[in-house]
Amino acid sequence: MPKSVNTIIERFNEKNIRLTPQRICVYQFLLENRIHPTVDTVYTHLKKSNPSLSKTTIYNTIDALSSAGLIRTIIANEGEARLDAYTDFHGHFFCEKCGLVTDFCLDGCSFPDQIDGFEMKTIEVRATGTCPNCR
Amino acid sequence: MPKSVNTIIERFNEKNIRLTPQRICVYQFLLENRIHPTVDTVYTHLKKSNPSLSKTTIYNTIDALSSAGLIRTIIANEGEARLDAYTDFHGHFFCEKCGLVTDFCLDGCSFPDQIDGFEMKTIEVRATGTCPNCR
DNA sequence: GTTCCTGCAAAAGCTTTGCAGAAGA
DNA sequence: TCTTCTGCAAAGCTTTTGCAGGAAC
Repeated sequence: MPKSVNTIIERFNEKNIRLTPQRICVYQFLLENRIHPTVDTVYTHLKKSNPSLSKTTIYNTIDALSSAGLIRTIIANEGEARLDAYTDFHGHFFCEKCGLVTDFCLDGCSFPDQIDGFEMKTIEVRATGTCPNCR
Repeated sequence: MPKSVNTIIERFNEKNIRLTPQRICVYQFLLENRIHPTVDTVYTHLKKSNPSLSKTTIYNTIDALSSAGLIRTIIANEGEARLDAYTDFHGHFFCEKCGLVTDFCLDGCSFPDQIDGFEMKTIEVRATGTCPNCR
């Protein structure tokens, strides 16, 4: 069994998430493909090796994993959800031409860590423009 | 004629946008109600004084005004578009409980103004959490 | 007069819901 | 065994599209 699957099982157990093959596949795909895929991309890829897989299951899995804090969803400008299994602090760059989503580093940047009266949970930095390939 | 409508007419002329009553209403509503309304909110409000108004026209107007740079759309976490007629640099705080969207100041904060290889056009800072009323 | 806009209806696309059978613990 | 998940079909919502009539310029 590949090491990564053991890691996944550990994390699911830590978070008290029920282990199912579908959830493992989805999470593994996100960990190994750091491309901020759409729901449909995940579905299309995993459907190949698991023809009975349903899109509803992808959505259910997203709910479970993001409630547990293992993944997060970012909304692309088209209003379509994109998935990210890396929850460390980084920015997202959206290419307006090809739709590519790329991480970028936010080390050395500063942000308000508090706004008076508000309880801040997450902060996200999004940039749009044109990626190197499209220029 | 109120001063604000003259300002709107000037801006439309500057941007070479055709003047229609519907567009003026939408833009005026956004300037006077800094609440980051959804498309439906704008539609419902303006429909009262203009019963024949269509949602398609709201969408067409959003296209025209945002292409001209007069407004911008921000995607709430639910995937619904919200409108902002203030294009100066500020952050957006989304309350997870009531859905309120509030501006917050980004003075004194620092961001990457360039990412190598990428042509950056816009940058947006989004925070989520709980607003004062919901705490 | 020409161009562009409005508004209706229908379609498209992503996501959610209800539910019966199946699988995890 | 009990709880929870999967997957199908259908519904829900926001947004887009096609088009005829109408308004802006």
